[in-house]
Amino acid sequence: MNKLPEKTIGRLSEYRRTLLICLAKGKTHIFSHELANLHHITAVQVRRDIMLIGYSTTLKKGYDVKALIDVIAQIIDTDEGLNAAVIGAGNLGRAIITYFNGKRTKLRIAASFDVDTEKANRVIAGVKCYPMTDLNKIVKELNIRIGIITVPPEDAVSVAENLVNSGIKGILNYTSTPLSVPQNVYLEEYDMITSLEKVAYFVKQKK
Amino acid sequence: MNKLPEKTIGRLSEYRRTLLICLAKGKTHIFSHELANLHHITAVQVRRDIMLIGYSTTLKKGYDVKALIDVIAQIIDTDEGLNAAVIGAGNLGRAIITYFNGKRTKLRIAASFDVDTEKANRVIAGVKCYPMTDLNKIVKELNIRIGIITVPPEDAVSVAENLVNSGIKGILNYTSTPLSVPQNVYLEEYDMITSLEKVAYFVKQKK
DNA sequence: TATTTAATGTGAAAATATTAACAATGTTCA
DNA sequence: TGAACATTGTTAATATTTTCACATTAAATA
Repeated sequence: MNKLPEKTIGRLSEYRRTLLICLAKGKTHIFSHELANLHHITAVQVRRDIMLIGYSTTLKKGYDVKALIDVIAQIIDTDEGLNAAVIGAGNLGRAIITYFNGKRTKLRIAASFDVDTEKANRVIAGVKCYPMTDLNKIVKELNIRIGIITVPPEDAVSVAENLVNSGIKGILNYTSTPLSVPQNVYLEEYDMITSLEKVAYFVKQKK
Repeated sequence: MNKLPEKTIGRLSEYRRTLLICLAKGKTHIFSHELANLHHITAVQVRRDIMLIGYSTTLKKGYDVKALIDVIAQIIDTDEGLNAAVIGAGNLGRAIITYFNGKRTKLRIAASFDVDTEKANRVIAGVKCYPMTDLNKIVKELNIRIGIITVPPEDAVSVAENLVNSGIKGILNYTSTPLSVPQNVYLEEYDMITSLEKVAYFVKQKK
Protein backbone atom coordinates (compact mmCIF):
# COMPACT_ATOMS: atom_id res chain seq x y z
CA MET A 1 0.00 0.00 0.00
CA ASN A 2 2.96 2.22 -0.52
CA LYS A 3 2.17 4.54 -3.37
CA LEU A 4 -1.40 5.76 -3.43
CA PRO A 5 -2.14 8.81 -5.60
CA GLU A 6 -2.72 11.97 -3.57
CA LYS A 7 -6.13 12.40 -5.16
CA THR A 8 -7.13 8.94 -4.03
CA ILE A 9 -6.20 9.77 -0.45
CA GLY A 10 -8.50 12.77 -0.52
CA ARG A 11 -11.34 10.69 -1.92
CA LEU A 12 -10.83 7.89 0.59
CA SER A 13 -11.26 10.41 3.38
CA GLU A 14 -14.45 11.62 1.75
CA TYR A 15 -15.75 8.09 1.23
CA ARG A 16 -15.19 7.35 4.88
CA ARG A 17 -17.17 10.39 5.93
CA THR A 18 -20.08 9.12 3.86
CA LEU A 19 -19.64 5.55 5.03
CA LEU A 20 -19.75 6.64 8.65
CA ILE A 21 -23.06 8.35 7.97
CA CYS A 22 -24.33 5.16 6.33
CA LEU A 23 -23.22 3.13 9.31
CA ALA A 24 -25.01 5.46 11.69
CA LYS A 25 -28.17 5.02 9.62
CA GLY A 26 -27.87 1.25 9.81
CA LYS A 27 -27.04 0.78 6.13
CA THR A 28 -24.74 -2.23 5.94
CA HIS A 29 -23.85 -2.36 2.23
CA ILE A 30 -23.27 0.24 -0.45
CA PHE A 31 -22.86 0.04 -4.23
CA SER A 32 -20.06 1.75 -6.03
CA HIS A 33 -22.56 3.85 -7.95
CA GLU A 34 -24.20 5.02 -4.72
CA LEU A 35 -20.90 6.25 -3.35
CA ALA A 36 -20.17 7.76 -6.74
CA ASN A 37 -23.40 9.74 -6.88
CA LEU A 38 -22.89 11.10 -3.40
CA HIS A 39 -19.47 12.35 -4.38
CA HIS A 40 -20.26 13.55 -7.88
CA ILE A 41 -17.82 11.16 -9.52
CA THR A 42 -18.14 7.97 -11.57
CA ALA A 43 -18.65 4.49 -10.21
CA VAL A 44 -15.51 3.33 -12.02
CA GLN A 45 -13.49 5.83 -10.09
CA VAL A 46 -14.86 4.54 -6.82
CA ARG A 47 -14.15 0.96 -7.81
CA ARG A 48 -10.64 1.83 -8.89
CA ASP A 49 -9.86 3.65 -5.65
CA ILE A 50 -11.16 0.71 -3.68
CA MET A 51 -9.17 -1.67 -5.83
CA LEU A 52 -6.03 0.35 -5.13
CA ILE A 53 -6.39 -0.08 -1.39
CA GLY A 54 -6.77 -3.80 -1.79
CA TYR A 55 -10.33 -4.22 -0.60
CA SER A 56 -12.70 -6.36 -2.60
CA THR A 57 -15.95 -8.15 -2.18
CA THR A 58 -17.35 -11.30 -3.75
CA LEU A 59 -20.84 -10.09 -3.06
CA LYS A 60 -22.93 -8.36 -5.67
CA LYS A 61 -24.73 -6.42 -2.98
CA GLY A 62 -22.13 -3.73 -2.83
CA TYR A 63 -19.32 -3.18 -0.40
CA ASP A 64 -19.58 -3.99 3.27
CA VAL A 65 -19.74 -0.57 4.87
CA LYS A 66 -18.04 -1.55 8.09
CA ALA A 67 -15.26 -3.49 6.41
CA LEU A 68 -14.56 -0.67 4.00
CA ILE A 69 -14.36 1.84 6.82
CA ASP A 70 -11.80 -0.38 8.50
CA VAL A 71 -9.65 -0.70 5.40
CA ILE A 72 -9.68 3.07 4.85
CA ALA A 73 -8.78 3.55 8.50
CA GLN A 74 -5.73 1.33 8.02
CA ILE A 75 -4.56 3.59 5.21
CA ILE A 76 -5.16 6.96 6.81
CA ASP A 77 -4.98 6.46 10.55
CA THR A 78 -2.14 5.42 12.76
CA ASP A 79 -2.70 2.94 15.56
CA GLU A 80 -1.74 5.38 18.28
CA GLY A 81 -3.55 8.31 16.69
CA LEU A 82 -2.19 11.78 16.02
CA ASN A 83 -2.51 14.97 18.00
CA ALA A 84 -3.14 18.30 16.35
CA ALA A 85 -3.25 21.84 17.67
CA VAL A 86 -5.06 24.92 16.48
CA ILE A 87 -2.94 28.05 16.57
CA GLY A 88 -5.14 31.11 16.80
CA ALA A 89 -8.39 30.88 18.77
CA GLY A 90 -10.38 33.39 16.73
CA ASN A 91 -13.61 32.65 14.91
CA LEU A 92 -12.00 30.26 12.48
CA GLY A 93 -9.98 28.43 15.10
CA ARG A 94 -13.04 27.99 17.27
CA ALA A 95 -15.09 26.88 14.28
CA ILE A 96 -12.56 24.18 13.46
CA ILE A 97 -12.37 22.91 17.02
CA THR A 98 -16.15 22.81 17.33
CA TYR A 99 -16.62 21.22 13.95
CA PHE A 100 -13.97 18.62 14.46
CA ASN A 101 -14.63 17.69 18.03
CA GLY A 102 -15.00 13.94 18.46
CA LYS A 103 -15.61 13.24 14.78
CA ARG A 104 -12.56 10.99 14.42
CA THR A 105 -11.07 8.65 16.96
CA LYS A 106 -7.51 8.62 15.67
CA LEU A 107 -7.12 12.37 15.25
CA ARG A 108 -7.45 14.70 18.19
CA ILE A 109 -7.27 18.42 18.57
CA ALA A 110 -5.34 18.40 21.80
CA ALA A 111 -4.67 22.09 22.32
CA SER A 112 -5.13 25.58 20.99
CA PHE A 113 -2.92 28.64 21.33
CA ASP A 114 -3.55 32.37 21.31
CA VAL A 115 -1.54 35.51 21.95
CA ASP A 116 -4.51 37.04 23.73
CA THR A 117 -3.86 36.53 27.44
CA GLU A 118 -7.59 36.74 28.04
CA LYS A 119 -8.07 33.53 26.10
CA ALA A 120 -5.00 31.74 27.34
CA ASN A 121 -5.45 29.10 30.05
CA ARG A 122 -9.16 28.90 29.42
CA VAL A 123 -11.08 26.12 27.74
CA ILE A 124 -12.35 27.26 24.36
CA ALA A 125 -14.83 25.13 22.43
CA GLY A 126 -13.91 22.20 24.63
CA VAL A 127 -10.16 22.39 24.15
CA LYS A 128 -7.68 24.10 26.45
CA CYS A 129 -6.14 27.27 25.07
CA TYR A 130 -2.51 27.97 25.98
CA PRO A 131 -0.57 31.22 25.71
CA MET A 132 1.43 31.46 22.49
CA THR A 133 4.64 31.71 24.46
CA ASP A 134 4.18 28.14 25.68
CA LEU A 135 3.84 26.71 22.20
CA ASN A 136 7.15 24.93 22.07
CA LYS A 137 6.78 23.45 25.53
CA ILE A 138 3.20 22.25 25.11
CA VAL A 139 3.73 20.83 21.62
CA LYS A 140 6.43 18.61 23.06
CA GLU A 141 4.57 17.77 26.25
CA LEU A 142 1.38 16.75 24.46
CA ASN A 143 3.19 15.14 21.54
CA ILE A 144 1.44 17.30 18.97
CA ARG A 145 2.35 16.41 15.39
CA ILE A 146 0.10 18.64 13.31
CA GLY A 147 -0.43 22.39 13.48
CA ILE A 148 -3.51 24.12 12.10
CA ILE A 149 -2.75 27.79 11.58
CA THR A 150 -5.64 30.21 11.95
CA VAL A 151 -3.87 33.38 13.12
CA PRO A 152 -4.01 36.74 11.31
CA PRO A 153 -1.96 36.65 8.06
CA GLU A 154 0.84 38.81 9.43
CA ASP A 155 1.60 36.29 12.18
CA ALA A 156 1.52 33.17 10.02
CA VAL A 157 5.21 33.05 9.11
CA SER A 158 6.49 33.28 12.67
CA VAL A 159 3.94 30.77 13.92
CA ALA A 160 5.01 28.33 11.22
CA GLU A 161 8.64 28.77 12.20
CA ASN A 162 7.86 28.11 15.83
CA LEU A 163 5.87 25.02 14.92
CA VAL A 164 8.69 23.65 12.80
CA ASN A 165 11.18 24.34 15.57
CA SER A 166 8.95 22.52 18.02
CA GLY A 167 9.21 19.42 15.87
CA ILE A 168 5.79 19.42 14.22
CA LYS A 169 5.50 17.15 11.16
CA GLY A 170 2.50 18.58 9.30
CA ILE A 171 0.94 22.00 8.86
CA LEU A 172 -2.47 22.98 7.63
CA ASN A 173 -2.41 26.67 6.76
CA TYR A 174 -5.70 28.56 6.67
CA THR A 175 -4.19 32.01 6.48
CA SER A 176 -3.73 33.93 3.25
CA THR A 177 0.03 34.03 3.76
CA PRO A 178 1.98 31.51 1.69
CA LEU A 179 4.35 29.55 3.91
CA SER A 180 7.52 27.69 3.30
CA VAL A 181 8.68 24.77 5.41
CA PRO A 182 11.51 22.22 5.36
CA GLN A 183 11.23 19.09 3.20
CA ASN A 184 10.42 16.86 6.13
CA VAL A 185 7.29 18.78 7.07
CA TYR A 186 4.13 18.25 5.05
CA LEU A 187 2.32 21.46 4.23
CA GLU A 188 -1.26 21.85 3.02
CA GLU A 189 -2.61 25.31 2.31
CA TYR A 190 -6.20 26.30 1.84
CA ASP A 191 -7.58 29.69 0.97
CA MET A 192 -11.31 30.26 1.06
CA ILE A 193 -11.03 33.08 -1.40
CA THR A 194 -9.67 30.74 -4.03
CA SER A 195 -12.62 28.39 -3.53
CA LEU A 196 -15.00 31.30 -3.78
CA GLU A 197 -13.28 32.64 -6.86
CA LYS A 198 -13.46 29.25 -8.52
CA VAL A 199 -17.19 29.24 -7.94
CA ALA A 200 -17.37 32.80 -9.28
CA TYR A 201 -15.45 31.82 -12.41
CA PHE A 202 -17.72 28.90 -13.19
CA VAL A 203 -20.84 30.90 -12.45
CA LYS A 204 -19.54 33.43 -14.95
CA GLN A 205 -18.89 30.68 -17.53
CA LYS A 206 -22.38 29.23 -17.19
CA LYS A 207 -24.05 32.47 -18.10
CA MET B 1 -9.95 32.40 -23.24
CA ASN B 2 -12.70 29.85 -23.33
CA LYS B 3 -11.26 26.62 -22.09
CA LEU B 4 -8.89 27.07 -19.19
CA PRO B 5 -8.09 23.97 -17.15
CA GLU B 6 -9.77 23.92 -13.77
CA LYS B 7 -6.44 23.57 -12.03
CA THR B 8 -5.20 26.69 -13.74
CA ILE B 9 -8.16 28.68 -12.46
CA GLY B 10 -7.32 27.74 -8.91
CA ARG B 11 -3.70 28.72 -9.38
CA LEU B 12 -4.56 32.03 -11.02
CA SER B 13 -6.57 32.94 -7.96
CA GLU B 14 -3.60 32.05 -5.78
CA TYR B 15 -1.17 33.98 -7.96
CA ARG B 16 -3.37 37.03 -7.70
CA ARG B 17 -3.38 36.83 -3.92
CA THR B 18 0.39 36.82 -3.95
CA LEU B 19 0.58 39.55 -6.58
CA LEU B 20 -1.67 41.81 -4.53
CA ILE B 21 0.70 41.41 -1.61
CA CYS B 22 3.62 42.29 -3.90
CA LEU B 23 1.79 45.34 -5.14
CA ALA B 24 1.11 46.49 -1.60
CA LYS B 25 4.81 46.12 -0.85
CA GLY B 26 5.70 48.22 -3.88
CA LYS B 27 7.23 45.36 -5.85
CA THR B 28 6.55 46.12 -9.51
CA HIS B 29 7.93 43.02 -11.26
CA ILE B 30 8.09 39.34 -10.42
CA PHE B 31 9.92 36.41 -12.00
CA SER B 32 8.19 33.15 -12.80
CA HIS B 33 10.50 31.35 -10.40
CA GLU B 34 9.60 33.72 -7.58
CA LEU B 35 5.92 33.06 -8.00
CA ALA B 36 6.72 29.38 -8.31
CA ASN B 37 8.63 29.25 -5.04
CA LEU B 38 5.90 31.04 -3.18
CA HIS B 39 3.39 28.50 -4.40
CA HIS B 40 5.54 25.39 -4.15
CA ILE B 41 5.32 24.62 -7.84
CA THR B 42 7.71 24.87 -10.79
CA ALA B 43 8.50 27.99 -12.78
CA VAL B 44 7.43 26.23 -15.99
CA GLN B 45 4.01 25.71 -14.55
CA VAL B 46 3.70 29.38 -13.73
CA ARG B 47 4.84 30.36 -17.21
CA ARG B 48 2.45 27.94 -18.85
CA ASP B 49 -0.50 29.18 -16.81
CA ILE B 50 0.38 32.72 -17.75
CA MET B 51 0.79 31.73 -21.35
CA LEU B 52 -2.66 30.17 -21.31
CA ILE B 53 -4.30 33.40 -20.23
CA GLY B 54 -2.58 35.25 -23.03
CA TYR B 55 -0.35 37.52 -21.04
CA SER B 56 3.27 37.87 -22.00
CA THR B 57 6.15 40.21 -21.48
CA THR B 58 9.12 41.13 -23.62
CA LEU B 59 11.01 42.17 -20.55
CA LYS B 60 13.49 39.90 -18.86
CA LYS B 61 12.77 41.49 -15.53
CA GLY B 62 9.82 39.31 -14.87
CA TYR B 63 6.12 39.98 -15.22
CA ASP B 64 4.59 43.36 -14.55
CA VAL B 65 2.74 42.78 -11.31
CA LYS B 66 -0.01 45.27 -11.98
CA ALA B 67 -0.62 44.14 -15.55
CA LEU B 68 -0.75 40.51 -14.52
CA ILE B 69 -3.26 41.27 -11.79
CA ASP B 70 -5.44 42.96 -14.38
CA VAL B 71 -5.30 40.03 -16.79
CA ILE B 72 -6.20 37.58 -14.04
CA ALA B 73 -9.06 39.84 -13.01
CA GLN B 74 -10.41 39.71 -16.54
CA ILE B 75 -10.52 35.93 -16.33
CA ILE B 76 -12.01 35.51 -12.89
CA ASP B 77 -14.05 38.63 -12.22
CA THR B 78 -17.14 39.98 -13.90
CA ASP B 79 -17.43 43.68 -14.62
CA GLU B 80 -20.46 44.15 -12.40
CA GLY B 81 -19.13 41.91 -9.64
CA LEU B 82 -20.94 39.06 -7.91
CA ASN B 83 -22.82 38.97 -4.65
CA ALA B 84 -22.50 36.08 -2.24
CA ALA B 85 -24.30 35.23 0.97
CA VAL B 86 -23.25 33.22 3.99
CA ILE B 87 -25.94 30.90 5.28
CA GLY B 88 -25.35 30.14 8.94
CA ALA B 89 -23.87 32.85 11.15
CA GLY B 90 -22.03 30.57 13.56
CA ASN B 91 -18.29 30.60 14.18
CA LEU B 92 -17.41 29.48 10.68
CA GLY B 93 -19.83 31.85 8.97
CA ARG B 94 -18.53 34.77 10.98
CA ALA B 95 -14.94 33.71 10.32
CA ILE B 96 -15.57 33.71 6.58
CA ILE B 97 -17.26 37.09 6.61
CA THR B 98 -14.49 38.63 8.70
CA TYR B 99 -11.75 37.02 6.67
CA PHE B 100 -13.24 37.97 3.37
CA ASN B 101 -14.38 41.45 4.14
CA GLY B 102 -13.10 43.93 1.56
CA LYS B 103 -10.39 41.64 0.20
CA ARG B 104 -11.81 41.60 -3.33
CA THR B 105 -13.58 44.38 -5.17
CA LYS B 106 -15.62 42.22 -7.53
CA LEU B 107 -16.90 39.74 -4.98
CA ARG B 108 -19.02 40.88 -2.09
CA ILE B 109 -20.58 39.08 0.82
CA ALA B 110 -23.84 40.97 0.74
CA ALA B 111 -25.83 39.17 3.41
CA SER B 112 -25.89 36.40 5.94
CA PHE B 113 -28.76 34.29 7.22
CA ASP B 114 -29.48 32.44 10.44
CA VAL B 115 -32.38 30.57 11.97
CA ASP B 116 -31.58 32.08 15.35
CA THR B 117 -33.95 35.04 15.74
CA GLU B 118 -31.47 36.60 18.15
CA LYS B 119 -28.99 36.99 15.33
CA ALA B 120 -31.46 37.94 12.64
CA ASN B 121 -31.74 41.58 11.70
CA ARG B 122 -28.47 42.43 13.37
CA VAL B 123 -25.17 43.27 11.75
CA ILE B 124 -22.70 40.43 12.26
CA ALA B 125 -19.05 40.89 11.35
CA GLY B 126 -20.01 43.88 9.27
CA VAL B 127 -22.71 42.19 7.22
CA LYS B 128 -26.42 42.25 7.90
CA CYS B 129 -27.89 38.96 9.09
CA TYR B 130 -31.42 38.11 7.94
CA PRO B 131 -33.82 35.51 9.30
CA MET B 132 -33.65 32.24 7.38
CA THR B 133 -37.30 32.58 6.42
CA ASP B 134 -36.45 35.62 4.29
CA LEU B 135 -33.81 33.80 2.27
CA ASN B 136 -35.73 33.58 -0.96
CA LYS B 137 -36.85 37.20 -0.82
CA ILE B 138 -33.49 38.69 0.08
CA VAL B 139 -31.51 36.58 -2.41
CA LYS B 140 -33.67 38.02 -5.16
CA GLU B 141 -33.70 41.55 -3.78
CA LEU B 142 -29.94 41.75 -3.39
CA ASN B 143 -29.19 39.77 -6.55
CA ILE B 144 -27.14 37.18 -4.71
CA ARG B 145 -25.59 34.60 -7.02
CA ILE B 146 -23.44 32.48 -4.71
CA GLY B 147 -24.34 30.78 -1.44
CA ILE B 148 -21.78 29.76 1.15
CA ILE B 149 -23.27 27.12 3.41
CA THR B 150 -22.02 27.02 7.00
CA VAL B 151 -25.04 25.65 8.84
CA PRO B 152 -25.03 22.47 10.95
CA PRO B 153 -24.81 19.33 8.76
CA GLU B 154 -28.42 18.31 9.31
CA ASP B 155 -29.69 21.56 7.79
CA ALA B 156 -27.45 21.61 4.75
CA VAL B 157 -29.74 19.78 2.35
CA SER B 158 -32.76 21.98 2.93
CA VAL B 159 -30.66 25.15 2.78
CA ALA B 160 -29.22 24.04 -0.54
CA GLU B 161 -32.71 23.38 -1.88
CA ASN B 162 -33.87 26.81 -0.83
CA LEU B 163 -30.85 28.42 -2.42
CA VAL B 164 -31.41 26.60 -5.69
CA ASN B 165 -35.08 27.57 -5.66
CA SER B 166 -34.11 31.17 -5.08
CA GLY B 167 -32.11 31.10 -8.29
CA ILE B 168 -28.59 30.94 -6.94
CA LYS B 169 -25.94 29.90 -9.49
CA GLY B 170 -23.08 28.64 -7.33
CA ILE B 171 -22.75 26.95 -3.96
CA LEU B 172 -19.75 26.58 -1.71
CA ASN B 173 -20.53 23.89 0.84
CA TYR B 174 -18.54 23.85 4.09
CA THR B 175 -20.72 21.35 5.88
CA SER B 176 -19.92 17.65 6.10
CA THR B 177 -23.14 16.77 4.28
CA PRO B 178 -22.68 15.91 0.60
CA LEU B 179 -25.10 17.92 -1.51
CA SER B 180 -26.61 17.43 -4.87
CA VAL B 181 -27.72 20.27 -7.13
CA PRO B 182 -29.04 20.70 -10.68
CA GLN B 183 -26.62 20.80 -13.60
CA ASN B 184 -26.89 24.55 -14.00
CA VAL B 185 -25.61 25.25 -10.49
CA TYR B 186 -21.90 25.00 -9.81
CA LEU B 187 -21.09 23.21 -6.57
CA GLU B 188 -17.81 23.22 -4.69
CA GLU B 189 -17.50 21.23 -1.50
CA TYR B 190 -14.79 21.50 1.10
CA ASP B 191 -14.34 19.42 4.21
CA MET B 192 -11.70 20.40 6.72
CA ILE B 193 -11.48 16.87 8.01
CA THR B 194 -10.32 15.67 4.62
CA SER B 195 -7.56 18.28 4.57
CA LEU B 196 -6.53 17.28 8.05
CA GLU B 197 -6.60 13.59 7.17
CA LYS B 198 -4.45 14.21 4.12
CA VAL B 199 -1.89 15.87 6.35
CA ALA B 200 -2.16 12.96 8.78
CA TYR B 201 -1.60 10.43 5.98
CA PHE B 202 1.53 12.16 4.74
CA VAL B 203 2.87 12.65 8.24
CA LYS B 204 2.43 8.91 8.69
CA GLN B 205 4.22 8.21 5.40
CA LYS B 206 7.19 10.37 6.31
CA LYS B 207 7.96 8.46 9.46
C1' DT C 1 30.23 46.65 -28.99
C1' DA C 2 30.54 41.63 -28.39
C1' DT C 3 29.88 38.03 -25.22
C1' DT C 4 27.74 35.89 -21.57
C1' DT C 5 23.97 35.22 -18.72
C1' DA C 6 19.36 34.58 -17.45
C1' DA C 7 14.73 34.87 -18.46
C1' DT C 8 10.42 33.81 -21.18
C1' DG C 9 7.42 31.02 -24.41
C1' DT C 10 6.20 26.78 -26.20
C1' DG C 11 6.14 22.15 -28.88
C1' DA C 12 6.76 17.64 -27.54
C1' DA C 13 7.41 14.06 -24.12
C1' DA C 14 6.28 12.12 -19.83
C1' DA C 15 3.57 11.41 -15.98
C1' DT C 16 -0.99 11.26 -13.75
C1' DA C 17 -5.68 10.67 -13.60
C1' DT C 18 -9.97 9.28 -15.51
C1' DT C 19 -13.00 6.65 -18.31
C1' DA C 20 -14.41 2.91 -21.46
C1' DA C 21 -15.01 -1.71 -22.20
C1' DC C 22 -15.69 -6.06 -20.89
C1' DA C 23 -14.81 -10.66 -18.53
C1' DA C 24 -16.24 -12.90 -14.46
C1' DT C 25 -19.63 -13.97 -11.34
C1' DG C 26 -23.23 -13.46 -7.74
C1' DT C 27 -28.31 -12.59 -7.59
C1' DT C 28 -32.98 -12.53 -9.01
C1' DC C 29 -36.91 -14.31 -10.89
C1' DA C 30 -39.57 -16.84 -14.37
C1' DT D 1 -33.02 -24.88 -12.43
C1' DG D 2 -31.53 -21.69 -15.86
C1' DA D 3 -31.88 -17.31 -18.32
C1' DA D 4 -31.53 -12.48 -17.64
C1' DC D 5 -29.56 -9.08 -15.08
C1' DA D 6 -26.52 -6.29 -12.30
C1' DT D 7 -22.29 -5.57 -10.15
C1' DT D 8 -17.40 -5.89 -9.34
C1' DG D 9 -12.44 -5.92 -10.82
C1' DT D 10 -9.25 -4.72 -14.13
C1' DT D 11 -6.88 -3.94 -18.60
C1' DA D 12 -6.48 -0.80 -22.10
C1' DA D 13 -7.58 3.61 -24.06
C1' DT D 14 -8.20 8.40 -23.45
C1' DA D 15 -7.79 12.78 -21.39
C1' DT D 16 -5.57 15.94 -18.57
C1' DT D 17 -1.69 17.91 -16.28
C1' DT D 18 3.02 18.56 -15.63
C1' DT D 19 7.66 18.64 -17.03
C1' DC D 20 11.52 18.64 -20.30
C1' DA D 21 14.16 20.73 -23.63
C1' DC D 22 15.39 24.32 -26.16
C1' DA D 23 14.83 28.42 -29.33
C1' DT D 24 14.61 33.21 -28.59
C1' DT D 25 15.92 37.40 -26.78
C1' DA D 26 16.53 41.21 -23.21
C1' DA D 27 19.91 42.52 -19.80
C1' DA D 28 24.33 42.52 -17.78
C1' DT D 29 29.12 42.46 -18.28
C1' DA D 30 33.64 42.46 -20.19
